[in-house]
Amino acid sequence: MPPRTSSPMPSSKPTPVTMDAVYTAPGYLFRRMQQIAVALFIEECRAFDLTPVQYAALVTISTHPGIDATRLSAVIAFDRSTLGNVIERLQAKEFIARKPSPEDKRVKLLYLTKAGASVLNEIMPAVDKAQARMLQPLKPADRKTLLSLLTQLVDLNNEASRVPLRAEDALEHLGRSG
Amino acid sequence: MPPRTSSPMPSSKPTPVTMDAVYTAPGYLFRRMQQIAVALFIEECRAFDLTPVQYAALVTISTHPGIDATRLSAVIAFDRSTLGNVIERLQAKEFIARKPSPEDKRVKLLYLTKAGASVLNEIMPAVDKAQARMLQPLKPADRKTLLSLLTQLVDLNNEASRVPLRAEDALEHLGRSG
DNA sequence: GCCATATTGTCAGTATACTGTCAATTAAAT
DNA sequence: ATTTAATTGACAGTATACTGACAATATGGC
Repeated sequence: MPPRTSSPMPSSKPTPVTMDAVYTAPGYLFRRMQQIAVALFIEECRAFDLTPVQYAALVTISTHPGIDATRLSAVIAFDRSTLGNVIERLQAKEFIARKPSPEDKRVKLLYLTKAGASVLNEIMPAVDKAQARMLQPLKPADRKTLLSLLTQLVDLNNEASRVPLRAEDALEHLGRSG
Repeated sequence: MPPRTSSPMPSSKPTPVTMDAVYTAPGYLFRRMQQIAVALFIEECRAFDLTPVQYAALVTISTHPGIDATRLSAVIAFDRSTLGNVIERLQAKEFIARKPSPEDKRVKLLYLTKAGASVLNEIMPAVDKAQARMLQPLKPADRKTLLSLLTQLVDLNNEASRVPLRAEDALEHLGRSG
Protein backbone atom coordinates (compact mmCIF):
# COMPACT_ATOMS: atom_id res chain seq x y z
CA MET A 1 0.00 0.00 0.00
CA PRO A 2 1.42 3.41 -0.95
CA PRO A 3 1.35 6.02 1.81
CA ARG A 4 -1.83 8.04 1.79
CA THR A 5 0.03 11.35 2.12
CA SER A 6 3.43 12.60 1.05
CA SER A 7 3.93 14.87 4.05
CA PRO A 8 7.65 15.12 4.76
CA MET A 9 6.96 15.70 8.44
CA PRO A 10 4.85 13.91 11.02
CA SER A 11 1.62 15.76 11.68
CA SER A 12 -1.48 15.38 13.82
CA LYS A 13 -3.71 16.83 11.09
CA PRO A 14 -6.41 14.48 9.78
CA THR A 15 -5.27 12.51 6.75
CA PRO A 16 -7.17 13.50 3.61
CA VAL A 17 -9.20 10.48 2.57
CA THR A 18 -9.91 9.60 -1.05
CA MET A 19 -11.85 6.75 -2.63
CA ASP A 20 -8.50 5.12 -3.36
CA ALA A 21 -8.63 3.98 0.27
CA VAL A 22 -11.39 1.69 -0.99
CA TYR A 23 -10.81 1.09 -4.69
CA THR A 24 -7.13 0.08 -4.52
CA ALA A 25 -7.45 -2.11 -1.43
CA PRO A 26 -6.96 -5.78 -2.35
CA GLY A 27 -9.67 -6.71 0.14
CA TYR A 28 -12.18 -4.59 -1.75
CA LEU A 29 -11.14 -6.12 -5.09
CA PHE A 30 -11.48 -9.66 -3.69
CA ARG A 31 -14.95 -8.79 -2.40
CA ARG A 32 -15.98 -7.46 -5.82
CA MET A 33 -14.63 -10.52 -7.62
CA GLN A 34 -16.45 -12.80 -5.21
CA GLN A 35 -19.71 -10.98 -5.90
CA ILE A 36 -19.09 -11.24 -9.64
CA ALA A 37 -18.13 -14.92 -9.41
CA VAL A 38 -21.31 -15.79 -7.50
CA ALA A 39 -23.47 -13.77 -9.90
CA LEU A 40 -22.01 -15.58 -12.92
CA PHE A 41 -22.37 -18.99 -11.25
CA ILE A 42 -26.01 -18.35 -10.38
CA GLU A 43 -26.72 -17.08 -13.88
CA GLU A 44 -25.14 -20.06 -15.66
CA CYS A 45 -26.55 -22.64 -13.23
CA ARG A 46 -30.04 -21.20 -12.84
CA ALA A 47 -31.60 -24.44 -14.12
CA PHE A 48 -30.03 -26.59 -11.40
CA ASP A 49 -31.05 -24.93 -8.12
CA LEU A 50 -27.52 -25.13 -6.67
CA THR A 51 -25.40 -22.37 -5.13
CA PRO A 52 -21.59 -22.29 -5.41
CA VAL A 53 -21.25 -23.48 -1.83
CA GLN A 54 -23.77 -26.28 -2.31
CA TYR A 55 -21.93 -27.31 -5.47
CA ALA A 56 -18.60 -27.51 -3.63
CA ALA A 57 -20.19 -29.55 -0.86
CA LEU A 58 -21.77 -31.91 -3.38
CA VAL A 59 -18.48 -32.44 -5.22
CA THR A 60 -16.72 -33.21 -1.96
CA ILE A 61 -19.36 -35.66 -0.77
CA SER A 62 -19.14 -37.29 -4.19
CA THR A 63 -15.37 -37.76 -3.93
CA HIS A 64 -15.51 -38.62 -0.19
CA PRO A 65 -18.60 -40.78 0.32
CA GLY A 66 -19.34 -41.19 4.02
CA ILE A 67 -17.49 -38.03 5.06
CA ASP A 68 -18.85 -36.24 8.13
CA ALA A 69 -19.72 -32.55 8.38
CA THR A 70 -16.62 -31.50 10.29
CA ARG A 71 -14.25 -33.13 7.83
CA LEU A 72 -16.26 -31.77 4.93
CA SER A 73 -15.79 -28.29 6.35
CA ALA A 74 -12.03 -28.87 6.54
CA VAL A 75 -11.75 -30.18 2.98
CA ILE A 76 -13.43 -27.15 1.42
CA ALA A 77 -12.49 -24.63 4.13
CA PHE A 78 -16.06 -23.58 4.90
CA ASP A 79 -17.21 -22.74 8.37
CA ARG A 80 -18.66 -25.68 10.31
CA SER A 81 -21.63 -23.66 11.57
CA THR A 82 -22.47 -22.44 8.07
CA LEU A 83 -22.12 -25.91 6.64
CA GLY A 84 -24.83 -27.26 8.93
CA ASN A 85 -27.42 -25.19 7.09
CA VAL A 86 -25.94 -26.01 3.69
CA ILE A 87 -26.24 -29.71 4.46
CA GLU A 88 -29.82 -29.25 5.61
CA ARG A 89 -30.73 -27.61 2.32
CA LEU A 90 -28.98 -30.27 0.25
CA GLN A 91 -30.87 -32.89 2.23
CA ALA A 92 -34.17 -31.06 1.77
CA LYS A 93 -33.55 -31.15 -1.99
CA GLU A 94 -32.79 -34.87 -1.61
CA PHE A 95 -29.35 -34.51 -3.21
CA ILE A 96 -27.67 -36.10 -0.18
CA ALA A 97 -28.57 -38.52 2.62
CA ARG A 98 -27.28 -38.67 6.21
CA LYS A 99 -26.70 -41.88 8.11
CA PRO A 100 -25.54 -42.24 11.71
CA SER A 101 -22.03 -43.66 12.08
CA PRO A 102 -21.92 -47.10 13.70
CA GLU A 103 -18.56 -46.25 15.28
CA ASP A 104 -19.28 -42.80 16.69
CA LYS A 105 -22.73 -41.84 17.92
CA ARG A 106 -22.01 -38.13 17.48
CA VAL A 107 -21.28 -38.39 13.78
CA LYS A 108 -23.64 -38.36 10.82
CA LEU A 109 -22.15 -39.62 7.56
CA LEU A 110 -22.95 -37.96 4.24
CA TYR A 111 -23.74 -39.71 0.98
CA LEU A 112 -24.90 -38.60 -2.46
CA THR A 113 -28.34 -39.75 -3.56
CA LYS A 114 -29.03 -40.81 -7.15
CA ALA A 115 -30.56 -37.38 -7.73
CA GLY A 116 -27.46 -35.75 -6.24
CA ALA A 117 -25.09 -37.69 -8.47
CA SER A 118 -27.29 -36.89 -11.42
CA VAL A 119 -27.47 -33.14 -10.82
CA LEU A 120 -23.74 -33.03 -10.19
CA ASN A 121 -23.07 -34.70 -13.51
CA GLU A 122 -25.45 -32.41 -15.36
CA ILE A 123 -24.34 -29.13 -13.81
CA MET A 124 -20.65 -29.55 -14.68
CA PRO A 125 -20.73 -27.84 -18.10
CA ALA A 126 -22.59 -24.85 -16.69
CA VAL A 127 -20.11 -24.55 -13.81
CA ASP A 128 -17.18 -24.70 -16.23
CA LYS A 129 -18.82 -22.02 -18.36
CA ALA A 130 -19.27 -19.73 -15.36
CA GLN A 131 -15.65 -20.24 -14.27
CA ALA A 132 -14.44 -19.53 -17.80
CA ARG A 133 -16.61 -16.42 -18.12
CA MET A 134 -15.19 -14.69 -15.08
CA LEU A 135 -11.65 -14.84 -16.52
CA GLN A 136 -12.72 -14.33 -20.14
CA PRO A 137 -11.97 -10.57 -20.19
CA LEU A 138 -8.27 -11.26 -19.61
CA LYS A 139 -5.81 -12.43 -22.22
CA PRO A 140 -5.10 -16.19 -21.92
CA ALA A 141 -1.59 -15.61 -20.58
CA ASP A 142 -2.93 -13.20 -17.97
CA ARG A 143 -5.58 -15.71 -16.92
CA LYS A 144 -2.85 -18.24 -16.24
CA THR A 145 -0.78 -15.72 -14.31
CA LEU A 146 -3.73 -14.59 -12.19
CA LEU A 147 -4.82 -18.13 -11.42
CA SER A 148 -1.28 -19.08 -10.44
CA LEU A 149 -0.81 -16.08 -8.14
CA LEU A 150 -4.27 -16.54 -6.65
CA THR A 151 -3.60 -20.21 -5.93
CA GLN A 152 -0.29 -19.36 -4.27
CA LEU A 153 -1.84 -16.58 -2.23
CA VAL A 154 -4.71 -18.71 -0.96
CA ASP A 155 -2.26 -21.44 -0.03
CA LEU A 156 0.21 -19.13 1.69
CA ASN A 157 -2.57 -17.37 3.63
CA ASN A 158 -4.24 -20.65 4.54
CA GLU A 159 -3.86 -20.23 8.28
CA ALA A 160 -5.32 -16.72 8.29
CA SER A 161 -8.95 -17.80 8.02
CA ARG A 162 -10.98 -19.38 10.78
CA VAL A 163 -11.23 -22.67 8.93
CA PRO A 164 -7.93 -23.38 7.16
CA LEU A 165 -8.11 -25.88 4.37
CA ARG A 166 -7.06 -29.39 5.37
CA ALA A 167 -6.99 -31.35 2.16
CA GLU A 168 -7.70 -35.04 1.77
CA ASP A 169 -4.20 -36.28 2.55
CA ALA A 170 -4.07 -34.12 5.67
CA LEU A 171 -7.24 -35.82 6.83
CA GLU A 172 -6.23 -39.40 6.18
CA HIS A 173 -4.20 -39.80 9.32
CA LEU A 174 -7.06 -38.40 11.32
CA GLY A 175 -9.49 -40.91 9.90
CA ARG A 176 -11.34 -43.41 12.00
CA SER A 177 -10.51 -46.18 9.54
CA GLY A 178 -6.83 -45.23 8.97
CA MET B 1 -10.64 -24.63 -17.50
CA PRO B 2 -9.04 -27.86 -18.69
CA PRO B 3 -11.44 -30.59 -19.75
CA ARG B 4 -12.37 -32.86 -16.89
CA THR B 5 -11.75 -36.02 -18.91
CA SER B 6 -9.51 -36.97 -21.78
CA SER B 7 -11.95 -39.39 -23.40
CA PRO B 8 -11.32 -39.44 -27.12
CA MET B 9 -14.97 -40.31 -27.80
CA PRO B 10 -18.25 -38.81 -26.65
CA SER B 11 -19.82 -40.93 -23.95
CA SER B 12 -22.88 -40.90 -21.74
CA LYS B 13 -20.96 -42.37 -18.81
CA PRO B 14 -20.84 -40.15 -15.70
CA THR B 15 -17.79 -37.91 -15.64
CA PRO B 16 -15.34 -38.85 -12.87
CA VAL B 17 -15.30 -35.95 -10.42
CA THR B 18 -12.19 -34.92 -8.50
CA MET B 19 -11.61 -32.15 -5.97
CA ASP B 20 -9.98 -30.18 -8.77
CA ALA B 21 -13.53 -29.30 -9.80
CA VAL B 22 -13.45 -27.18 -6.64
CA TYR B 23 -9.82 -26.30 -5.90
CA THR B 24 -8.87 -24.98 -9.35
CA ALA B 25 -12.08 -23.02 -9.96
CA PRO B 26 -11.38 -19.28 -9.86
CA GLY B 27 -14.70 -18.74 -8.10
CA TYR B 28 -13.55 -20.95 -5.24
CA LEU B 29 -10.22 -19.12 -5.00
CA PHE B 30 -11.94 -15.74 -4.92
CA ARG B 31 -14.23 -17.00 -2.15
CA ARG B 32 -11.25 -18.18 -0.12
CA MET B 33 -9.37 -14.92 -0.58
CA GLN B 34 -12.44 -12.96 0.44
CA GLN B 35 -12.70 -15.02 3.63
CA ILE B 36 -9.01 -14.45 4.33
CA ALA B 37 -9.24 -10.73 3.56
CA VAL B 38 -12.15 -10.28 5.97
CA ALA B 39 -10.43 -12.33 8.68
CA LEU B 40 -7.27 -10.20 8.44
CA PHE B 41 -9.26 -6.96 8.42
CA ILE B 42 -11.22 -7.95 11.52
CA GLU B 43 -8.06 -9.06 13.29
CA GLU B 44 -6.14 -5.85 12.60
CA CYS B 45 -9.12 -3.58 13.26
CA ARG B 46 -10.51 -5.32 16.32
CA ALA B 47 -10.11 -2.18 18.42
CA PHE B 48 -12.34 -0.07 16.16
CA ASP B 49 -15.58 -2.03 15.92
CA LEU B 50 -15.81 -1.59 12.12
CA THR B 51 -16.31 -4.25 9.44
CA PRO B 52 -14.79 -3.96 5.95
CA VAL B 53 -18.15 -2.96 4.49
CA GLN B 54 -18.77 -0.39 7.21
CA TYR B 55 -15.29 1.00 6.61
CA ALA B 56 -15.94 1.37 2.86
CA ALA B 57 -19.26 3.09 3.55
CA LEU B 58 -17.62 5.45 6.04
CA VAL B 59 -14.84 6.38 3.59
CA THR B 60 -17.40 7.10 0.90
CA ILE B 61 -19.60 9.24 3.13
CA SER B 62 -16.46 11.08 4.18
CA THR B 63 -15.50 11.88 0.58
CA HIS B 64 -19.13 12.47 -0.49
CA PRO B 65 -20.84 14.33 2.37
CA GLY B 66 -24.59 14.43 1.86
CA ILE B 67 -24.69 11.40 -0.43
CA ASP B 68 -27.86 9.31 -0.29
CA ALA B 69 -28.05 5.54 0.22
CA THR B 70 -28.74 4.66 -3.42
CA ARG B 71 -25.77 6.64 -4.73
CA LEU B 72 -23.61 5.30 -1.95
CA SER B 73 -24.46 1.78 -3.09
CA ALA B 74 -23.45 2.69 -6.65
CA VAL B 75 -20.14 4.24 -5.61
CA ILE B 76 -18.96 1.17 -3.70
CA ALA B 77 -20.96 -1.43 -5.68
CA PHE B 78 -22.74 -2.84 -2.64
CA ASP B 79 -26.32 -3.97 -2.78
CA ARG B 80 -28.89 -1.32 -1.88
CA SER B 81 -30.86 -3.68 0.34
CA THR B 82 -27.74 -4.73 2.23
CA LEU B 83 -26.60 -1.16 2.61
CA GLY B 84 -29.77 -0.21 4.47
CA ASN B 85 -28.72 -2.39 7.39
CA VAL B 86 -25.11 -1.23 7.19
CA ILE B 87 -26.27 2.38 7.45
CA GLU B 88 -28.49 1.54 10.41
CA ARG B 89 -25.54 0.02 12.26
CA LEU B 90 -23.27 2.97 11.48
CA GLN B 91 -25.98 5.26 12.76
CA ALA B 92 -26.47 3.18 15.90
CA LYS B 93 -22.74 3.57 16.59
CA GLU B 94 -23.19 7.30 15.98
CA PHE B 95 -20.52 7.35 13.26
CA ILE B 96 -22.96 8.89 10.76
CA ALA B 97 -26.10 11.05 10.82
CA ARG B 98 -29.04 11.08 8.42
CA LYS B 99 -30.93 14.22 7.46
CA PRO B 100 -33.96 14.42 5.18
CA SER B 101 -33.29 16.15 1.87
CA PRO B 102 -35.09 19.47 1.46
CA GLU B 103 -35.39 18.84 -2.29
CA ASP B 104 -36.65 15.26 -2.33
CA LYS B 105 -38.85 13.92 0.45
CA ARG B 106 -37.86 10.33 -0.32
CA VAL B 107 -34.17 10.88 0.25
CA LYS B 108 -32.15 10.82 3.44
CA LEU B 109 -28.71 12.40 3.20
CA LEU B 110 -25.71 10.89 4.96
CA TYR B 111 -23.05 12.76 6.92
CA LEU B 112 -20.12 11.76 9.09
CA THR B 113 -20.31 12.68 12.77
CA LYS B 114 -17.27 13.88 14.70
CA ALA B 115 -16.92 10.39 16.10
CA GLY B 116 -17.14 8.94 12.59
CA ALA B 117 -14.44 11.24 11.24
CA SER B 118 -12.32 10.42 14.24
CA VAL B 119 -12.62 6.64 13.98
CA LEU B 120 -11.96 6.81 10.24
CA ASN B 121 -8.77 8.74 10.85
CA GLU B 122 -7.63 6.38 13.56
CA ILE B 123 -8.42 3.12 11.79
CA MET B 124 -6.42 3.90 8.64
CA PRO B 125 -3.07 2.43 9.75
CA ALA B 126 -4.76 -0.81 10.83
CA VAL B 127 -6.60 -1.07 7.52
CA ASP B 128 -3.39 -0.51 5.59
CA LYS B 129 -1.70 -3.17 7.69
CA ALA B 130 -4.44 -5.68 6.95
CA GLN B 131 -4.33 -4.92 3.22
CA ALA B 132 -0.55 -5.31 3.22
CA ARG B 133 -0.69 -8.56 5.17
CA MET B 134 -2.92 -10.34 2.71
CA LEU B 135 -0.41 -9.79 -0.12
CA GLN B 136 2.68 -10.17 2.07
CA PRO B 137 3.32 -13.83 1.15
CA LEU B 138 3.93 -12.86 -2.48
CA LYS B 139 7.10 -11.30 -3.84
CA PRO B 140 6.70 -7.52 -4.38
CA ALA B 141 6.67 -7.88 -8.17
CA ASP B 142 3.98 -10.56 -7.93
CA ARG B 143 1.89 -8.37 -5.64
CA LYS B 144 1.95 -5.65 -8.27
CA THR B 145 1.02 -8.10 -11.02
CA LEU B 146 -1.84 -9.61 -9.04
CA LEU B 147 -3.23 -6.23 -8.05
CA SER B 148 -3.08 -5.05 -11.63
CA LEU B 149 -4.81 -8.13 -13.04
CA LEU B 150 -7.40 -8.07 -10.27
CA THR B 151 -8.18 -4.41 -10.91
CA GLN B 152 -8.56 -5.07 -14.62
CA LEU B 153 -10.76 -8.09 -14.03
CA VAL B 154 -13.09 -6.30 -11.62
CA ASP B 155 -13.39 -3.43 -14.07
CA LEU B 156 -13.98 -5.61 -17.12
CA ASN B 157 -16.57 -7.73 -15.28
CA ASN B 158 -18.26 -4.69 -13.80
CA GLU B 159 -21.61 -5.29 -15.46
CA ALA B 160 -21.80 -8.92 -14.30
CA SER B 161 -22.85 -8.16 -10.74
CA ARG B 162 -26.25 -6.91 -9.67
CA VAL B 163 -24.88 -3.56 -8.61
CA PRO B 164 -22.19 -2.46 -11.06
CA LEU B 165 -19.85 0.19 -9.77
CA ARG B 166 -20.76 3.71 -10.88
CA ALA B 167 -17.91 5.88 -9.74
CA GLU B 168 -18.13 9.49 -8.74
CA ASP B 169 -17.81 10.99 -12.21
CA ALA B 170 -20.48 8.64 -13.52
CA LEU B 171 -22.80 9.96 -10.84
CA GLU B 172 -22.22 13.66 -11.38
CA HIS B 173 -24.52 13.97 -14.34
CA LEU B 174 -27.20 12.12 -12.40
CA GLY B 175 -26.93 14.52 -9.49
CA ARG B 176 -29.74 16.72 -8.34
CA SER B 177 -27.39 19.68 -8.24
CA GLY B 178 -25.69 19.07 -11.61
C1' DG C 1 -12.22 -47.30 35.73
C1' DC C 2 -12.29 -42.14 36.39
C1' DC C 3 -11.69 -37.62 35.36
C1' DA C 4 -10.13 -33.80 32.45
C1' DT C 5 -10.15 -32.75 27.74
C1' DA C 6 -11.46 -32.77 22.98
C1' DT C 7 -14.72 -33.47 19.28
C1' DT C 8 -19.35 -33.43 16.92
C1' DG C 9 -23.38 -31.46 15.63
C1' DT C 10 -26.35 -27.88 16.80
C1' DC C 11 -28.06 -23.37 18.06
C1' DA C 12 -28.49 -18.28 18.99
C1' DG C 13 -26.77 -13.95 17.59
C1' DT C 14 -24.70 -10.73 14.28
C1' DA C 15 -23.30 -9.20 9.52
C1' DT C 16 -23.04 -9.37 4.69
C1' DA C 17 -25.46 -10.43 0.05
C1' DC C 18 -29.25 -11.04 -3.26
C1' DT C 19 -34.43 -11.40 -4.96
C1' DG C 20 -38.58 -9.54 -5.06
C1' DT C 21 -42.01 -6.40 -3.41
C1' DC C 22 -44.10 -2.17 -1.66
C1' DA C 23 -45.69 2.75 -0.54
C1' DA C 24 -44.34 7.30 -1.04
C1' DT C 25 -42.70 10.42 -4.02
C1' DT C 26 -40.84 12.39 -8.15
C1' DA C 27 -40.21 12.82 -13.10
C1' DA C 28 -41.78 12.05 -17.82
C1' DA C 29 -45.26 11.53 -21.39
C1' DT C 30 -48.92 13.41 -23.59
C1' DA D 1 -52.85 18.54 -15.66
C1' DT D 2 -53.39 13.87 -15.38
C1' DT D 3 -51.85 9.45 -16.22
C1' DT D 4 -47.60 6.75 -16.44
C1' DA D 5 -42.66 5.74 -15.33
C1' DA D 6 -39.06 5.67 -12.48
C1' DT D 7 -36.77 6.30 -8.10
C1' DT D 8 -36.09 5.91 -3.04
C1' DG D 9 -35.99 3.67 1.15
C1' DA D 10 -37.85 -0.09 3.39
C1' DC D 11 -39.16 -4.86 4.13
C1' DA D 12 -39.64 -10.11 3.89
C1' DG D 13 -37.36 -14.17 2.54
C1' DT D 14 -33.29 -16.97 1.51
C1' DA D 15 -28.22 -18.07 1.73
C1' DT D 16 -23.62 -17.57 3.13
C1' DA D 17 -20.12 -16.42 7.02
C1' DC D 18 -18.33 -15.96 11.75
C1' DT D 19 -18.54 -15.98 17.19
C1' DG D 20 -19.53 -18.22 21.05
C1' DA D 21 -21.97 -21.51 23.48
C1' DC D 22 -23.99 -26.13 24.53
C1' DA D 23 -25.13 -31.33 25.34
C1' DA D 24 -23.80 -35.70 23.94
C1' DT D 25 -20.15 -38.44 23.19
C1' DA D 26 -15.12 -40.00 22.78
C1' DT D 27 -10.49 -40.06 24.18
C1' DG D 28 -6.40 -39.49 26.98
C1' DG D 29 -3.84 -39.47 31.34
C1' DC D 30 -3.60 -41.51 35.54
